[in-house]
Amino acid sequence: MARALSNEKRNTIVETAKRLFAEQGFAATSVADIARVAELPVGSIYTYFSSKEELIRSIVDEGWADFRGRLQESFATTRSPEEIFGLLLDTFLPELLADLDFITILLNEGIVYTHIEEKAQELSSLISSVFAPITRQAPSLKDFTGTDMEAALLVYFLGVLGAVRVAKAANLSVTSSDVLAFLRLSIRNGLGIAI
Amino acid sequence: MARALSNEKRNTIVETAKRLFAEQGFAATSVADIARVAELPVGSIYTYFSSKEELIRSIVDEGWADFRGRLQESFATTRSPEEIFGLLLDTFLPELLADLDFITILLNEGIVYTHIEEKAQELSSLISSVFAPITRQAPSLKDFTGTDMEAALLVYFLGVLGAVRVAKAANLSVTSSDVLAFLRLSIRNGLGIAI
Amino acid sequence: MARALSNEKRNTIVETAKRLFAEQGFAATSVADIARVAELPVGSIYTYFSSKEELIRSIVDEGWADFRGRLQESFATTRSPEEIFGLLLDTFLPELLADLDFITILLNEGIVYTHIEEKAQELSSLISSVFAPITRQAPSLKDFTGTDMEAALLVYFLGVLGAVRVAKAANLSVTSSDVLAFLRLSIRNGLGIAI
Amino acid sequence: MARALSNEKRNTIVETAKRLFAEQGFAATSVADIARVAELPVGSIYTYFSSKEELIRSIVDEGWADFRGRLQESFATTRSPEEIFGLLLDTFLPELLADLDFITILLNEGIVYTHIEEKAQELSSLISSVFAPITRQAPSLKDFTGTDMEAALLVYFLGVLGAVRVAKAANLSVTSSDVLAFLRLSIRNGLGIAI
DNA sequence: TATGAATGAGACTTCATTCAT
DNA sequence: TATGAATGAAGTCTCATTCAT
Repeated sequence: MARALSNEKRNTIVETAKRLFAEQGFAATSVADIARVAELPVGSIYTYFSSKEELIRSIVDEGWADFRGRLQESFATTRSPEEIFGLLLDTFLPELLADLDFITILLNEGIVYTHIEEKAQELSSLISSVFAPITRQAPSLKDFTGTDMEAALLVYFLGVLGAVRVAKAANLSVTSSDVLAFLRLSIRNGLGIAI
Repeated sequence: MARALSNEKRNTIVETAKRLFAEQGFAATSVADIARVAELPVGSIYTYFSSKEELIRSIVDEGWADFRGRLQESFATTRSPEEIFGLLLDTFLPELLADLDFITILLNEGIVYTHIEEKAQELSSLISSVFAPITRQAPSLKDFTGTDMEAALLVYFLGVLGAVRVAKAANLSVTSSDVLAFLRLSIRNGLGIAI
Repeated sequence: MARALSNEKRNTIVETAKRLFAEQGFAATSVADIARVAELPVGSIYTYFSSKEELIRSIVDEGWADFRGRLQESFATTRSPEEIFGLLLDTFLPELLADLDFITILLNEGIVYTHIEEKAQELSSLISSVFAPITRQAPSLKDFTGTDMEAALLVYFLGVLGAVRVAKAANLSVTSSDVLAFLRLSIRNGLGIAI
Repeated sequence: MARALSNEKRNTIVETAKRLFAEQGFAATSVADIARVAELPVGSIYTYFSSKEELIRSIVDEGWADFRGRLQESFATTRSPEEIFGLLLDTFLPELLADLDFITILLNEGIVYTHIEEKAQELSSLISSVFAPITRQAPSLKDFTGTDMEAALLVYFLGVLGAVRVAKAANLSVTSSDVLAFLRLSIRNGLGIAI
């Protein structure tokens, strides 16, 4: 009978908080900041989230669920290395890079406020399971051990995200297209996969 | 003598603050925290630094100066690609990775509290000037444009730092040796440089 | 029919609020607390009471009216000292002590939120008028002045209530039966009334 | 070298808080209230007490230590029933009643914020040990069991405190002298002790 | 009428910085 | 110079009450 919780309001809060947390950091962003930018009264934030910490946790958890969902979807419906890398480069990474604020928060604040180690493990095993067959086919990777592969994935994944993030934050001339182009070249040359 | 004591105290403050800023973030670390952990009175902090912000700026600036100094030194006294990469892999990066707290602060807080864009530009041009001759010699890099190279450097540099950082924070099995080993392999295979 | 339902709800609110106010205090109990425990929506509370303060005032006033009603009833229909004290000890006090929450609220919050001084005056004159004839008959009370009597009534009345309350709150071995037994003895020995 | 903690300031805080907690209740008294009345900045309260709760606990614990100290002192240096009751009536109770705020807080808030049950047990055994020999001597008490005695002590103790408290709060004509006078009479008549 | 989301004043507490000692 | 108590602005969160639904 009373007003229903507004999904629109909740979204506004999440989006505003995500932006401010990414720009200024979690601790440096006050709930009042979020309320002011979102043009909502402070109390409303607490109608939708029981605490500032629950807010960041929701942002990270929901972003992560979305991220993992896309990844699993990609891997579930495709087969050949060409297709997998094509999806990664043309769909998955562009979408991920479009939500750079989520990445920034995950990397900067995730360690303290969320279980980033679980997420890293999860990601690692998910990717490994997909890449294992590929790496066995690529003759250029014969020298790489399993640990090398893990390290490689981490370096490329975090490198790409970090590069785009810093380029944007520091206003460098490098764009996310450039980074993806480099990645494409690396895969083509390093793994001999035609994409 | 009084001077020597002062330097020791200043060092204690810097090291303590660096650790705490890296672990908890700048905003979440209070000056009282630093004083308590450093076993110094709060007032002493203000004898050496005029504000909390000056403290983080000093940490970042001094760390950066040290970092750039090592880099320039490496490049000034060496010539061949093999030597350059050898130095990078055997001396420079291990030393840098040993001071992970500095990196963490630079990447997490640098954007807000220091001029990270200047540093990125500086690093970019410095590295480019060194790598330009190398890339011209490497036949495998003939497809790479200048922008690709910039992107590549960013990806590898931030990828290596990020990988080591996340591996440590998330308690992954990957170590910084693994990451450097992967990097060695990449350089060997990708650039055809024997190291 | 709607009326019956209303009374039931109103009762639930009053009983729940009385318990919580007694346990936690008025200021420490939120309207939302009451609603949650009573399993009613917050809005319902305001259908029956215009404010939180009106709620406590209603509790105290209605409890007091009930209390005074029982007292007057006892005194109106009985005569001899034996009968009066019998009623007090066997009916009135046991009933009063069964509603300890009311007493707790009256003593703890009554001073601020209700006119406890009026109630005290009222009680004092009511009791005095009943006890006056008795004390004139008891030879052992010949040394007691009117003021002594007032003090005596206060001490015994508040002493009994306080003892039962503290015994319960502090989980002492003394029970309300013990307290009443002591009171019976005191009256028997002190006033020479056979009960 | 820096300013020393001021006992005077701490006292002001304690006395102010004690008064306000007694008058309005703990929950209804804000730290800002205390600061305003004490004419101190809010922050200063937290220089001396780590929280509002620690403040009330300090008040209760220190008041209780003082109270118990006086009681033990009285009992340690005296012997005869006459002396004991004399001390109680002429020194101990008047001093206790002079600090009515402490009593009010102990009874109203002690249950939630301090371990009142421990204090009650402590008091009970302390008093019992003193009164045991007395009651054995008083022929008028031959009908009283140990439990009756415990109940009696509670009733008289809480009755006296409650009477004085309500009399003051409700502005009754009964004074604390009257209450003590009644108590003197009761002891004289009931126990046959000449005081 | 019944509901519970909405609101913003005000609660407790922290903290960077100052300055008396 | 060295110290840490002093300060009050600002932070997070609660809550009585209202009112759209």
